Amino acid sequence: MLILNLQSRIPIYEQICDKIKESIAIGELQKGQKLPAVRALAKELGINHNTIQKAFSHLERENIVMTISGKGTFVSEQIDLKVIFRKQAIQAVSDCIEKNLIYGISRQDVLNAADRVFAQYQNKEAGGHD
Amino acid sequence: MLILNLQSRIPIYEQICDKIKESIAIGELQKGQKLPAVRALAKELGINHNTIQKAFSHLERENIVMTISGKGTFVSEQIDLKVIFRKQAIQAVSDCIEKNLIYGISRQDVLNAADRVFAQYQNKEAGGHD
Amino acid sequence: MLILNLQSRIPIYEQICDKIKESIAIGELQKGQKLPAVRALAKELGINHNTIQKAFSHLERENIVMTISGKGTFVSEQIDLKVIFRKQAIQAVSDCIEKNLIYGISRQDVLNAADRVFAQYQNKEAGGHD
Amino acid sequence: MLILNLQSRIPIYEQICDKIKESIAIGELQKGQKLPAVRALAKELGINHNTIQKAFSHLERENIVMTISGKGTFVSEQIDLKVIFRKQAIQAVSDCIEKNLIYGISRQDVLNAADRVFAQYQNKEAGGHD
DNA sequence: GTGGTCTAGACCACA
DNA sequence: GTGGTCTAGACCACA
Repeated sequence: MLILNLQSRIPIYEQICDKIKESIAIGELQKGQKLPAVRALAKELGINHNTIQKAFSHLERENIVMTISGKGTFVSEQIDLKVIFRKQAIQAVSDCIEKNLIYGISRQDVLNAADRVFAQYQNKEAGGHD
Repeated sequence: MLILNLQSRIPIYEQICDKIKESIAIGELQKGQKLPAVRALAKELGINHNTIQKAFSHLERENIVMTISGKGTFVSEQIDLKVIFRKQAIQAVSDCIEKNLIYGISRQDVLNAADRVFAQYQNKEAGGHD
Repeated sequence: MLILNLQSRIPIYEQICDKIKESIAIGELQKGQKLPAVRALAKELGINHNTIQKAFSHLERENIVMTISGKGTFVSEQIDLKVIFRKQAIQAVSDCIEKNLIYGISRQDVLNAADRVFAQYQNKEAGGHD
Repeated sequence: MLILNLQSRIPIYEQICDKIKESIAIGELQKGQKLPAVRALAKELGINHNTIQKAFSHLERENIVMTISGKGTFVSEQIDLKVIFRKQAIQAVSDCIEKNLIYGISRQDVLNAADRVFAQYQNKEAGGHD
């Protein structure tokens, strides 16, 4: 379930966008699947429905979901969102490395970081599937 | 010179902090060196001097600069800023990788990204210092 | 066959009205001809029969179709629909030109547009009837 | 001044978008010029500031305006908006003609419509500049 | 039921 | 001052 950080500098509607993208990325939400209704999700998350609406309309602008008025909001059926997400992720990591070059990180620093992160990830994967 | 993005969601004072850190990281600003005067810099950047003031206060709180009343603001002499910056940079890259795991990037993707970025960087270094 | 755009801001019932008018205009539906039954059409289009009902009622109010209880809905026999449609079409084009005057289009722009559209149309007519 | 039709099916925020585009098209609003403040405009129009905000953020998404948080919203400086608007207008007229082909309009009908509209326009131009 | 729009009003960060 | 976000609540059209 969608957990929000109400204290964060990141606006709630943006957190919702991110979480839905994640859900799609990990296959929790499939192509064409119906998202919860705006007001139902709002109630569930204890926030106002306008905030959900804002999140959904941002996702719609990105062609990640599509809305059929009166019926609901659905994960886009179009092209493979997972492929797009992975590309964006790789770009984000590239940008991050590039931005930090100036601070003296080396290729080896990045490799070490990658190894550390992926080692942790393996452990998590191996461990608790509840 | 310091170029700001007024449209960015990142507050201007924070952008200024970042740029000054970069300047220190690349050696453009040395230990103990005097920063531009608040009002002069404000005029140069076409922004309000309170915004510069805010940036400097933040840097001071991080012990990156120190202000001597009536004399000016100076790059801190005491700590090895470059070491700190590099640590922070490595942490940033780690965090970025971790955040993007969910979108399906692999260890190999990160290595490829790193290779690409560092290859470009070498070329730039070797090439045009204007 | 009738293709609907569920994402459009134009209500589905209105899209259905438009499509039926088009069918009459191009002679696909003739004076006095029976329209598909409400429930059959609804099933075919995968939408609720109330939506079809609403479309038909609108067409009836415009005297474009008439419903005979227990028999079905028929294209109106009484008036010359094609003449009406053509008048409405001319009005629509006039309105569109007028609305766009403000954006700097010239009489010549309209003529060029018309020539382009009609040239394409001739080609289509001349070419493939599949 | 911006006159709204509160009864219209077109949402208020969209009417505002349209009016601002028109103002730019006719040169009432110049490149780089500051728009009224969100809350000031809301008060002037007697509507809620959220509605203005929605309009402005739509315009921003279209790169027609740019917002500098804390400073205001400005007509985009970028490429020539008037050229873009004219192109869009020509496209709109083309689409409209094409859509109405089916209803039997002829090339001559379009020319007549154009002549009528532009004749009226000349008269208006010649007449009342208040 | 479902989304879309809108208001009134609040609080916040930034310039 | 200026924009950004959010809530509570209302009304609407459509399916």
